[in-house]
Amino acid sequence: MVAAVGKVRLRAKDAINPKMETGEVEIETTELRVLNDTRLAPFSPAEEAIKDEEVRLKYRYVDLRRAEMQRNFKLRHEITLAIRDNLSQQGFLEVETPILTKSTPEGARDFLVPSRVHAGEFYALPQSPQIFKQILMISGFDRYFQIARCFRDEDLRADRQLEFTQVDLEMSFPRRESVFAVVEKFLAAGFAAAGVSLPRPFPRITYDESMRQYGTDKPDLRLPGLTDVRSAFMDENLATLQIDPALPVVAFRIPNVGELSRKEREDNHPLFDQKKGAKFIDDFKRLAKSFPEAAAKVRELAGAADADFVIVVAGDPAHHIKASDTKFEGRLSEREINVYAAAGNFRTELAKKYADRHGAFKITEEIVEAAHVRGPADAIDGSSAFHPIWIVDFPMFEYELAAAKWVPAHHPFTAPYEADMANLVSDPASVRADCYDLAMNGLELGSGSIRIHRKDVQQQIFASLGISDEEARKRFGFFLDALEYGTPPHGGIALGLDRIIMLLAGAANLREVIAFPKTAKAIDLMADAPTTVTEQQLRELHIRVALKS
RNA sequence: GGGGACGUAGCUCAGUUGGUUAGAGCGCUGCCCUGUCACGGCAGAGGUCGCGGGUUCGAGCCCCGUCGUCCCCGCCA
Repeated sequence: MVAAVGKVRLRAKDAINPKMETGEVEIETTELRVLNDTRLAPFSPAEEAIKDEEVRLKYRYVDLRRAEMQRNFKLRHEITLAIRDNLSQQGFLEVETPILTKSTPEGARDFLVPSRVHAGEFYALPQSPQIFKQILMISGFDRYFQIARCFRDEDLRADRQLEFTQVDLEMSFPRRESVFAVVEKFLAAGFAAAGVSLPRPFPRITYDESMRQYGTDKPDLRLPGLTDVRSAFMDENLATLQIDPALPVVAFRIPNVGELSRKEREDNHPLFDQKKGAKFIDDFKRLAKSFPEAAAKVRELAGAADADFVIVVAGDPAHHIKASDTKFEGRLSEREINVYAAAGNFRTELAKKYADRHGAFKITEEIVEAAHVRGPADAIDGSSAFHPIWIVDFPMFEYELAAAKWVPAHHPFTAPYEADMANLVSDPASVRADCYDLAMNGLELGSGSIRIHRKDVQQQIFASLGISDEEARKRFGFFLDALEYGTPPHGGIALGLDRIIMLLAGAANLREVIAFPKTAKAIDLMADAPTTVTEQQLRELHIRVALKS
């Protein structure tokens, strides 16, 4: 690393380089100073794509110098700034909540921190600031938000890290609509900062519809969804094909894939989740040979063009699964959901694999590319590239067959629909939760709800979830107490900030927008964490390690 | 816990049905050139083909195991 000391001057006309930002000037150097020695990096920061994730993460300080990473973090900064500013303008106050706290019931595993002062006791890192933000409502901060770090000790994915950042907010006296309006505004502001305009209002879909149409509660609307093709088959057809006639029969198509060879199709088979009790037909030629009418009808119902790859997914009667067979009036059974989910998952996996052929994702890439030189003033229309959608009307409970009991589908502070309250005990299956998810392009961007604000209701929910008074007292006593001191109706939401950035950076992985991320095995390759600690440290913390042999 | 993909030079990759001394581009080192700026020219170094075992006359290639990275299911909103 050297410093050049001298006079900056214009270059000679024939020496001007229009390709360089500084191509018109040069330094007439009188002195060169060596500021620091440097080793040769394992790869050049000028490299466009380094595929070896191991080497990238180990030498993250070099990786972050790459133009793409510099761009991603500048983008992250701009978006975060815009969101913060927008929420502030909407009357929200940013309040920090503790990192060392008590376990909050988001359903994930907690990261625990041993207390030195209190032997045998632990703090938990927040999975979300859930209880604290609800208490802030009780404290009269009508509109709270926080760019909050959250921690969940679960296995990682492309869109999941152990620690991540949420745009967390809560408001008093809201209706679902007012939460939606707030979110749509700040999200649009964030997108605008990235040079993309987001059309509002966002469309909505019920949970059931989302499962039926996409086989997931985070649908990617850039590709055609699932089509119910049960009517294409006669009962005898299904019997021959060994398909469960009582379960959904759906088809989906991946546009423009063309005909696949037997080998190509077989290579796709591991992408299908066998364990869900569903099966698929991907050999359409063979289907058409045996059941020409049904096959034609399937393609017609699915709206398939000749070059579209069509796959039928249906229930497998022979497959022994643990799912509940119980069908509750008016809602999808677990087995039905499993068939939809198997289809939905296959759909997204194949969509990823054949992205080059259907081209539906390319539109997003192109908009992202075009947008990153723009700003709020000249934002590019993002309506063809980004598809936000609200998912509403989730069931309040799910039936757990093994334990033969109803378990919450969400955290236990989610309010049931006012109209369904009466059925809490008598008919749990029918109770809908007043909660909502926001999905975009196959990613869950966030999740929120109108909360329970009355102590008696909260206790009733705990009771219906099988949480004893004693346990509720121990875990949430302070919160139950707080509820008694004039709690306004309140509700809110939290959106994954990293995921928003990831979408706008055109990245396929959260690691591209988090400076120092962990690997899929939860390791920090640069810092080499986690590691063992000294005996002395353990002793102070009253901890003894007992490894399984 | 399960399924799948990948692992060849510092980086990106090629390597045929198993067959001499494992290649390319970029990078690196030395020299030359000095209005070059993704310079150019000449010469050169650099590989336990992730690791261990097996099959074979012979393994980068086949088989088994193992480690690592990535993607997915489970788990997690």
